[in-house]
Amino acid sequence: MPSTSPAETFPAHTPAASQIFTTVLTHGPLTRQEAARRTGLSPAAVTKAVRPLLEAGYLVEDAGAEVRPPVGRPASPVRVDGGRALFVGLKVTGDEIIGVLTDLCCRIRVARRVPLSGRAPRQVLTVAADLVRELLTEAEGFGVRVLGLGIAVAGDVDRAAGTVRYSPFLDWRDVPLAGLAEEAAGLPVTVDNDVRALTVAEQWFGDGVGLSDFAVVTVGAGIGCGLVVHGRVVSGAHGVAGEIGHVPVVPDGPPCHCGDRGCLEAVASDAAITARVGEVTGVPVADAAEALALARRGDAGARAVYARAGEAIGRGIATVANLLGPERVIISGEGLAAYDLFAGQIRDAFTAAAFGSAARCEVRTRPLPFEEWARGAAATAIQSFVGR
Amino acid sequence: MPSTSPAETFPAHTPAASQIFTTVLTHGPLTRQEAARRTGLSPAAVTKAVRPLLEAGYLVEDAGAEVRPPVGRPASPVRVDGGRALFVGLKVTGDEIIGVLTDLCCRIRVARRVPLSGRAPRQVLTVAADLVRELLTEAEGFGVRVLGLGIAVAGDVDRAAGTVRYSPFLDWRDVPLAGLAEEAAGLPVTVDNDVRALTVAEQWFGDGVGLSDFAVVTVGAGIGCGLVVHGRVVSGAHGVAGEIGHVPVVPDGPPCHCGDRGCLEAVASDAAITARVGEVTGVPVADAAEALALARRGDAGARAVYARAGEAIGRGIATVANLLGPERVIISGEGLAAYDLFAGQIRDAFTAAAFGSAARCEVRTRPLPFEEWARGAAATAIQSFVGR
DNA sequence: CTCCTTATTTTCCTCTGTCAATGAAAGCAG
DNA sequence: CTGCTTTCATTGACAGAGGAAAATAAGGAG
Repeated sequence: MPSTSPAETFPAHTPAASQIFTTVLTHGPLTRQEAARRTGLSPAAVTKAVRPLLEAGYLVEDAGAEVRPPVGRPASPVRVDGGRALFVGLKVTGDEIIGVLTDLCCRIRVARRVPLSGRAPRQVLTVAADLVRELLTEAEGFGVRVLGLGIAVAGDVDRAAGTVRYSPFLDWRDVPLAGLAEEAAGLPVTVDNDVRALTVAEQWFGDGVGLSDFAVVTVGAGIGCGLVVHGRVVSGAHGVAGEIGHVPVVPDGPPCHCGDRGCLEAVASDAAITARVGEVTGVPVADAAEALALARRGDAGARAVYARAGEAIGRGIATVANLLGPERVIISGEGLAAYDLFAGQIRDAFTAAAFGSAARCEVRTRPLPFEEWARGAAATAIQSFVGR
Repeated sequence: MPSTSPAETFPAHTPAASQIFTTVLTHGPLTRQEAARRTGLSPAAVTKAVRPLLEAGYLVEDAGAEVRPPVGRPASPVRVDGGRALFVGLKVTGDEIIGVLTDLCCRIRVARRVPLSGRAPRQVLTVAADLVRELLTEAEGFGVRVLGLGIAVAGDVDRAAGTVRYSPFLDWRDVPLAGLAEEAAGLPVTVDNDVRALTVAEQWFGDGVGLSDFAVVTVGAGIGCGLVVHGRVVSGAHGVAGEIGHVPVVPDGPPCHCGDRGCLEAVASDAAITARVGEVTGVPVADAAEALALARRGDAGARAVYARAGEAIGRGIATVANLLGPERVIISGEGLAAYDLFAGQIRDAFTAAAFGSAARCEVRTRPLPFEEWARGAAATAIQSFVGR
């Protein structure tokens, strides 16, 4: 049911206003003074930029968080009113779509998963449209409009153009997804690569807040990497970056589908671990969960496989840290279910392979439930909405 | 002889003016129209910004390059007058200082090398001051003032603070080099890491012009890497980035001083190649030149060593390309003397290991004589002068 | 109640860059 | 040669952004 009312626009028409809003959004309640300091603008400029945002309801004075300096007038901080607007985020995988309804602060309000029957763009769009409709119905219960839709897809995605240039999992080529979805959903649509979307969510609402250089490494079916350099998510000259899966990490390791040997993905992806656990223990294991269970039961062979995977991940991360000198690396993904089996090795391998200052990089883990991917998509929609 | 006259300042007081000047500097003669298009400003803004730069002599109307559209008024392009100002660049190595005198377009006018007797900051400064004095004397012959001094040092350098935080080759820690040199030379000083300085030179005056994402890989005594992402040179959160030397590239390769095995530097650095050639051929080789000579004479063992080094470089570059998706990688350094022995392997290994879109990255070689490092230092001085 | 301190707002004010109009310098048609 | 067209460059008026400083607000301490 495409809404026909004109899209609501965001009343921040200068870069400074966007910047101030973003600062308040990502750094919680902030006094105008503090916001001025952080953005490098004058307090006067903040007052002026904040007013229309207050009037439109995107910002609210936060009496609760009032700060009292030891002496002088108390400050009255402002914060973003998360409930002012809703956004929908979708993550499309090869066999299902995960959808979330979030508020303006990217907090998940509703989450849904629906299976995919086929991967053709048309089929996917039909399922996606149904899911969006369902979430829009849920949104009515909150009495607030949904102002944007974000879609995250693995592969080569051109966010600016709104097209999926190539997605191996879906077997798509040059699908103008944003246009199609806009048509179907009646919402402004932002399409981005899934890892990049997750990185955006971390940058604005997660462990990357306030950092100008960090990396997100996802461990799961594949190994992915999102990079933030100079405060901006890296897309590469051709729209693709963060291919960490084929960094060589294990000398003469197992062959990888890319033709090389010992790639990170050939050692630490779910499939690689599962296969290797089966091989080493002689026990047939069907999936990552079974492999994990075996290791948890104390099987030495299985544990060794995880240890090797951890070491590989640590070395892969060290390569990123050596090249880019990030302030932090955030490890996440479904593969983190096995984190207790990894952790030591990741840390040790990282420390051993990180060179000089790169070792100062903090390695942090963040268990990300699968909905987080969809939340990332919502984050890109929020980004588009506030004009960044 | 520190000059006591006040430092000349650059008459571009708005960001737009700096941007326009930089565009003209890096993209050769440009009509105002064209400059407006490239910077996204209006032609009127260009006219206004250009005027004071013309008056001060930094820009000149370039009648020679006049462009005649098929119809309409001919355009009158402007270009930077390289001869308007001079800069000095120094590259400090463990045993000598290379110095160049360049013009505003970073063309080398004079080059000098002087040996270092000791590595203590005081000793280095004395030699450097003499060298700068010598170059300043040369500069008098051109009748133009020297407006800045750039110094490039290997290691961990904080450009903003002007300090060398740690330099292994010189065994320096926290040396406030910019301040000291400013005192000694009476010039504004910019201090930067050597590879970064080289990257700056490529970005403004070399093969990186116009690219927002590229990498410079230097092959020689060590393997270095400078990165440009989003149009800015990457420094990392802690001031260090581009450590490509310890990317693992050869499974179970030779041990590296970092404790790992098969690092790029343990396979492809001058020292590694020299040692390995001696080992393989049984012929005692003292340095890279001898090893190279042996290979050039057709010694199969020596050639294989180079081939392996080339393969390692190719894989290292592929790792960078996979992670960052640059538009181009520029390979350079003294090691390039052996380029004919490498080239095929570099290209093949890169193509094999570059994944998907990363393979679209162009790999280009650029023989850089040693003075280029010093020129890089001059480029950083020019950057500081024009306010970037 | 007055003074002191800090936060915020208001009131100019500067200054950048755009817009639209105009000038300049061709080529071309008659 | 004159006027017309086209494109580049410049000019002058102007809008709007953001800064500085003064005014105002809202405490606490004496």
